[in-house]
Amino acid sequence: MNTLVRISGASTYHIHVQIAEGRPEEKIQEAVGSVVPRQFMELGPSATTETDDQPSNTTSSEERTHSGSPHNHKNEMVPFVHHQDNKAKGIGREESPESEGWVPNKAPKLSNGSSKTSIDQATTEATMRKARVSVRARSEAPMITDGCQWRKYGQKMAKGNPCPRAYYRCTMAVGCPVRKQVQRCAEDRTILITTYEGTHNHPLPPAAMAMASTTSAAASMLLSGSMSSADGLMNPNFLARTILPCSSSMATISASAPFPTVTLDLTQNPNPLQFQRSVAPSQFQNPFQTPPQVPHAFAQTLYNQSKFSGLHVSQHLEAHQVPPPQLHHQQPQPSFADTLSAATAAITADPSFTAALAAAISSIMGGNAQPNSNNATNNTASTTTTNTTTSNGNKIGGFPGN
DNA sequence: CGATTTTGACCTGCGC
DNA sequence: GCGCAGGTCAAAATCG
Repeated sequence: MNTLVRISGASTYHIHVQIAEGRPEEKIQEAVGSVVPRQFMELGPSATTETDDQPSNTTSSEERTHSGSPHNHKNEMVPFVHHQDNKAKGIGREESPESEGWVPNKAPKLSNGSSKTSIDQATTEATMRKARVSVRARSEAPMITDGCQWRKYGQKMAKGNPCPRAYYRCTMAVGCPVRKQVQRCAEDRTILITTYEGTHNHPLPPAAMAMASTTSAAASMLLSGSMSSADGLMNPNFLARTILPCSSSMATISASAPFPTVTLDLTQNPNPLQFQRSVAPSQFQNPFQTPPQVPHAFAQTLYNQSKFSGLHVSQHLEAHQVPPPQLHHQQPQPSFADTLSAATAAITADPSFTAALAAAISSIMGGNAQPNSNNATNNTASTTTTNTTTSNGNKIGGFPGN
């Protein structure tokens, strides 16, 4: 039973969000970012803080992966996720077990022997434990540029899919727990599915922040929703709509259980009209004033990415390109960079979006959302904060990338 | 020389 | 209990 919510697309693209329970892979194609209860690393904060902390591009090779802010040529997407559990394997690699260290994610059994208390927590966490955010986009490039640096640590053939699945770890920071899986859709190999898991424990470049914000918001939403759904308290569709009134097909939330997943499907053609229609609902007005922007921004970002990555976005994104949100001041000339920034800014800066999301969910759920909220909220909050900063600043422009 | 990618093996979780 | 599949590790190879 996965509940699916679909939000349709706004102007440019459609997002598919789905939450699934159980193994993500099977049910979902890929989920992406997960949000964890814990609060620690929200990407937001970190990201926010500094604007740029870009990684020093140190990595050379990763460039490819690294969407690098500076260049933004590629696609940018940044997810964030909290990771949580650690697998057992003994990996203790790097550092501190707890914090940031990258942790393996398989959700092991929660209880590994922990105390009862922990169990309790575990339970809670477990629930949300593996929220993931997946982004589906058409791209010929092997990977979407999301503003972060990634290191490939494995590749495996997934069952049912002739295309191998690649596993990447964020290398922008030593202990960053964020991981992502990249795989092409078996049905349509032009579609690249990127699943993010975990939350960055370090500042992110604007470009990355955008993605992170988006994903985190989605994840937050997802988690909240998923729990509710699980409880039967809420209707996923409702949630989806609420969240992204404008898009009916853009986002799919599947809350199945252990690993709720939010899938942003950018592979579909944007439908402005639809968007317009959807947008409006007065009910959602407040919170979602921005949604439209978000989608747009996102779409653009992807679009850009596509261009750079060689992916062909569905058609007319360009045509639709909408000016960046008001939040973001754009420069007179919408260059790619600008566009990108705008997109980034829009997303990132859209506190309203995330906040709205959170608020909406909360209200909808009647507070149920709260539970996770810590995480979610935090994330959201963080995001928001970040966004705020960013957005206000509109400074995103300052972002080197431009 | 250092960092990253590749690839096979290993471990864990889940279903039968 | 067994087998399957997913995910991760780590050694070797490759690249800048």
